[in-house]
Amino acid sequence: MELLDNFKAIEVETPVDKIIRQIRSLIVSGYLAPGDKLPSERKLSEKLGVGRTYIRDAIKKLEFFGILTTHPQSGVVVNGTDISAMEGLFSNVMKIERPDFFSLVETRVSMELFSVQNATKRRTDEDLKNLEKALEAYEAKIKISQHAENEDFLFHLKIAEAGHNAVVKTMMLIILPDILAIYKKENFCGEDEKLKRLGEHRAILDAIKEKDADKAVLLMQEHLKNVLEFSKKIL
Amino acid sequence: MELLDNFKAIEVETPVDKIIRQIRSLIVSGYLAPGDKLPSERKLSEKLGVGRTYIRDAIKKLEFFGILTTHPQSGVVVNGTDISAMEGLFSNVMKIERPDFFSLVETRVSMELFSVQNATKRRTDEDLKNLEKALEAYEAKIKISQHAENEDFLFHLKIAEAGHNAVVKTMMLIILPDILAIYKKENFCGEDEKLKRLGEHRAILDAIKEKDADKAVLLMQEHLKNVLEFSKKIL
DNA sequence: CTCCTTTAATTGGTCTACCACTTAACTCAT
DNA sequence: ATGAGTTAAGTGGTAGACCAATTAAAGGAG
Repeated sequence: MELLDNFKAIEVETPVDKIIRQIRSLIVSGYLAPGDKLPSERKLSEKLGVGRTYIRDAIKKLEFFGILTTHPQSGVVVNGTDISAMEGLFSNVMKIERPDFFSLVETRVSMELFSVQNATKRRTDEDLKNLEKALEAYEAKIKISQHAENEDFLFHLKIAEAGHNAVVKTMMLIILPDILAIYKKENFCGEDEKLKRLGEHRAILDAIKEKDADKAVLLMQEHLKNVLEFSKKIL
Repeated sequence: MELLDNFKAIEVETPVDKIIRQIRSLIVSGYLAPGDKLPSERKLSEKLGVGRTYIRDAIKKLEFFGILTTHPQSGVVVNGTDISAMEGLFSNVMKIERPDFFSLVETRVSMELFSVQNATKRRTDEDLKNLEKALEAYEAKIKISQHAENEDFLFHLKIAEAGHNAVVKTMMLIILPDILAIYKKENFCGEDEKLKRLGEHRAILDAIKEKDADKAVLLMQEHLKNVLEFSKKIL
């Protein structure tokens, strides 16, 4: 028995894999571009001569990787192929692991420091413009509203983009919403601290502009200090 | 609008996610040990009050992560968790879009430095035992085989575990197999460098044991230097 | 002719019945 | 009492029917 086990991993191609291969070829051949809708499950099922269950499984698998997105009662569309594949993976794994808040924040801090350091070295002029715009949006939101968490986080996301590391940016995209949710629930962002935060953002942006890595990292570290302390308390 | 889109993936917990959480809790609570059979799909469907389709979807997803394995017409069993479970997870997707290797490696280095630093502060005695075991497994594999990449990476994964940050560990779990695949394809690991690597692993473990953070980080940095250079060349 | 309302067709989501295979219990000849 | 042969219950696999939401087409009022 055990000896024969070695030969067992041959695996015939399952119907699902066949379907995946077909859909994949439709995409790589350019017949299906990002944004296009897939033929309906019934049509595919009939065309490929298999049950709809198989089609659904195949779609689900591709959706799992972030290649497709199903819109209920509407259709299945093809996603962009830049980093979306990883994005789907991350969020799926995250659901299974159920991380604690402290780990999330600690990881965020680590990545932010890494990102801001990269940003000082790699930022383009366009990055600077985006950062400036994000900062202004934050400032504007503060003046008219109580809740500016979204704009706050968006600025940090732009820093990650300016760091020009797709993987890190994707990770930030996955982690930040989770942290944001807890922020809102615990009402972490005090009213009086917003102006202080705005100033810190400004200082960080300046450091990025001046390409002063050490200064940027230091400022970011100070900026995120409170959050880290806060997450320790919750723990 | 476009800015807020990034955070828009709010996600309400689907039935499938609920089931996954329940099955997971059965496993982590020890009620289901590796090798055990899951209750049948019908039983679960009745017990949890949902259709069998949902149960099947949940099982399929967990199977995808290597946590479960279904034996047709027989049952579903719980696997041990290992890096090999995730191996090849990306391989399906890679055919469509090859992720930026340099970003992957750069991110890995950043996280490894972060992890090893945490490990020096938080490692338990059990962590040390696991690291020791992983190191021995690596050494043993080197002596009998040419390919010890799995064991190499497993050691690094154990360091991430010793760092006691669930998020970072999860990210490593996702990134490492992908890097591993490229390693194998490009045949990066030279025969002569294996003993050198083993020694470096040993030194890192010692630094963790002695709780010398600075030394551990420095050693890790040196250890990963080649990989980073290599990824730059490929780029 | 235009715009709003209504209606019919189509979509993905869900459930249930049936299938082939496995497994364990049972029967019966030895 | 034992063993092989048989049978029945249980398993995951598959397909099709039905559901609610969406969407596009048809109809009618202005």
